[in-house]
Amino acid sequence: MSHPDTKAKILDAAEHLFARDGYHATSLRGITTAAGVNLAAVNYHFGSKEALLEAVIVRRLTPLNEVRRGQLETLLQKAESAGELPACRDVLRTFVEPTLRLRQQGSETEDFIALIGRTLAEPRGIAMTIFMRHMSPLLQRIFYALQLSLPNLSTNDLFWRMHFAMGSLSHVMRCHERHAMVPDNVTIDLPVDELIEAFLDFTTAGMEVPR
Amino acid sequence: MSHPDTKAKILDAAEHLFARDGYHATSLRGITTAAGVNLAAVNYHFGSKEALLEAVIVRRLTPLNEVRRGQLETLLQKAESAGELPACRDVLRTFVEPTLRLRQQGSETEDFIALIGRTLAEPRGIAMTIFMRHMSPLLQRIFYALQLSLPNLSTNDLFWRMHFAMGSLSHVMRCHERHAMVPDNVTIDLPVDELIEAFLDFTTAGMEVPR
DNA sequence: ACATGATTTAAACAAGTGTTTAAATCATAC
DNA sequence: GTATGATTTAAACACTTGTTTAAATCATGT
Repeated sequence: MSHPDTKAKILDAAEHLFARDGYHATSLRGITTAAGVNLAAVNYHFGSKEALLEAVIVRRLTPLNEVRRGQLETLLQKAESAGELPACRDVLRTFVEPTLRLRQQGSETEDFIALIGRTLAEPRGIAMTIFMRHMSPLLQRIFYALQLSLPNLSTNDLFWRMHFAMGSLSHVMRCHERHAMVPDNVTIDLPVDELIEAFLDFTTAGMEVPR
Repeated sequence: MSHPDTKAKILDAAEHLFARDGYHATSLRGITTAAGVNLAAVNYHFGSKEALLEAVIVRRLTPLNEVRRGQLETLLQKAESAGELPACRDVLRTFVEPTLRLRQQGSETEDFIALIGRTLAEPRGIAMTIFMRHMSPLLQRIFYALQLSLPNLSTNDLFWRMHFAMGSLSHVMRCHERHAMVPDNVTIDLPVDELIEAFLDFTTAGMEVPR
């Protein structure tokens, strides 16, 4: 190949622009210009703009989900062999920690988590369809694990609380910048470890509260 | 006026389509066709597509914020004259209850809360700028009230927990439909009153948990 | 050195975008 | 009834969109 990384350059540029401006507000010309490649390269290598979006998502979502799945299954096995129920906080951690830790791996993956946060925010969008195709199995497994850890909660209540928690997470993934509301004396750039624990404090309490 | 409600028809159609498809994926031709008016009517009555978006948001956000503000100030006055601190749950309620109750007032306002949910999900979007211009004062007041109700929480922690709660709320506002994850036996159409209490259960517990 | 297939390139495509214009139509006050 | 200003209309504007095409260029194996 003359330019061995044309596909990668397109993926990087697309990831950045989709995350920053959204799918519809991003043009292929904007992407190819930022990537320094020819306009037609997108359709040649990916087939269409929509297929490019899917490629952008899949590139990072697949390995991320494998990590999350691995940690979850390990936790479930440990709990079972110990004859105990998994702790709600630990179950949530298997999902949240690998996600938010992407921030540590540099700004490339920061774009990705912003993109996912955006995707979760467009219920009927193209991105949501793509996203759910790759998330459903894991989400169902997490739901099962949470049911184990919260045996006194009805299916309905658990669903809604998981819904609330997902909302919190997607919001945190999107908004890593100061916006109008933030008072000056607030440390918006919380270290990742502290952010994870603060998030788990909040959501675990919300999941476990009696009703 | 020959068609006394051209502006209203445009606002309704725009609200619906902006909420369903997002700002960029919605065209003026789509809006004017749905409204049954001429294409040029938008620029005549509102000036531009962006100004139309602002008009759509302001129409419902202004009265909503007046209600929220009124309930909050009432609560703060009561607490002060009783010599007590306001309860966190009550503070949250002044913000959440008027919001989610919009669902009861018919499908018009349902479009609006979906639109607001979407807006909160696009940190750098045009809608966010418009939205924040009209929300900042109230948000700062709510932040102050929450500080009163949680005197042991640091400003940092309070900010992040409020952030998490806002994320949950915006997610609930957006997603009032079944999506892939939902098991068949879950009642997704929870009555508004129960949804409000379930939401307050979750977020109050998250706000109040010691750290 | 040459042939082959993969890749890149510039150009064009048809369709859709928000906005503007000038004429037509309307409602209302005199 | 007619003049006046507000509103509606159809048409065109200049521009951007995603996609396709056919020729040019590249890398690679023989």
